Amino acid sequence: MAGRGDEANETRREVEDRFIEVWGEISGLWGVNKSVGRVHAVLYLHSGELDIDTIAERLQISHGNASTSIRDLMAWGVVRRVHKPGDRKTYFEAEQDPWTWFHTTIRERRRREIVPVMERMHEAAGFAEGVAKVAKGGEKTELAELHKRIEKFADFAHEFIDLIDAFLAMGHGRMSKAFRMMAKLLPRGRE
Amino acid sequence: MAGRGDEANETRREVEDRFIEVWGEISGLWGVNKSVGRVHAVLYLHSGELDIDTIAERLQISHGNASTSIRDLMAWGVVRRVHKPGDRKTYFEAEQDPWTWFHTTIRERRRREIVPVMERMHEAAGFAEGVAKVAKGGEKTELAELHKRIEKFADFAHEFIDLIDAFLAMGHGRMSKAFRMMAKLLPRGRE
DNA sequence: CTGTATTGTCAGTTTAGACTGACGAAACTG
DNA sequence: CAGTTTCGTCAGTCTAAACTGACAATACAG
Repeated sequence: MAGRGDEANETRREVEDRFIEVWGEISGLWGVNKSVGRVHAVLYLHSGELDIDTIAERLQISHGNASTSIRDLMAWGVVRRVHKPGDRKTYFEAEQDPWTWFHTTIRERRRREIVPVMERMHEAAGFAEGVAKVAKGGEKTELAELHKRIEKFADFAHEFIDLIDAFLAMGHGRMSKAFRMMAKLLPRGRE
Repeated sequence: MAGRGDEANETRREVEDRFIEVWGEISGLWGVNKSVGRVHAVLYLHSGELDIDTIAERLQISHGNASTSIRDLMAWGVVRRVHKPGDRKTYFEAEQDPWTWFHTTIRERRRREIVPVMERMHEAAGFAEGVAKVAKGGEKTELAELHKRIEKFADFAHEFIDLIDAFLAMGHGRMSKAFRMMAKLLPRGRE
């Protein structure tokens, strides 16, 4: 009977592996380390049941790597520590609703990446404007043109961040409704 | 008077550098090589005026790197070759409207990255479903639960791709109007 | 409070991906 | 169509990021 159990575990493992691998790829596309993505995936599938060494063993990665990946995931706000009474180990729990997880990730990205880089973009535009203002003659025309191009991109960047904010301001219900509406509004633009 | 000219060129160079550097960072965040982003930036600022060696010299990178970066940008559909009559060199021209550029990039990403990975995600969900269907007893329950979690994520993925499609189906005018509407709809969710 | 199980950190190593530069192909000129 | 300039490619090198594993810190049981 042990044979039957092993076989079943192997099946389960293969099912999990496929999902974990795809999630790892998505993470890569999303600018997140593949290992971090895989740890997130395995936590999602076994939420609240896994400790660090089990994760490391499951994914064939080092204990240190698993620990660091979890630290990242907690910093992104998509994984939490869980303690079980009478058990010394720390278990980890992943957010179970993908939309909530997505929302959290976008909010965090906005804070730590998008806003800072947009500020620098606006600084660059401001500098270009200032320089153009004090220039004379042909210089002035040339620098004004340069400023115009930079400003155009900065405006786009501003609109982009507004879009992110609109996304964040909506709860999932309204959001997905709005998107579905938008999707139906026009024929698909598939290639 | 040569002194004055050099000084002016230096100013211009500094203005450009700030913009180019920020664009490089944005590219990094966006999952595109920084060098590719910098080449794109310098092309945007001097659209149609630059050949490969000038770009390489301007950014202090090798000729080969500049060439490869431009190939990438052309594959993304945001840069085109331009020939000038009576000139042996090939010049390159960047799309001047950031929204058009953004739209093109999203479409390309959808095609080459998002769709393939989503297909694999649905395959994984299908496999999980099949396996759960043939299992017996306790196995069945366990695998059904596993399938449910994978399916939940696959559904999210599907909604996500619908959102991308809605975005692509709209022209910039309607899109930016819709976003502005959405942005005004609710108070800002800034941190 | 002590001993032990567990998690966290980080210097050193490995790996994946970017960059260079030399070479061959292509394109234009005269 | 020969000569020359410019462009594209890719094997080898380099760099930045990921990963390991040994040690330090922590937290809990008894």
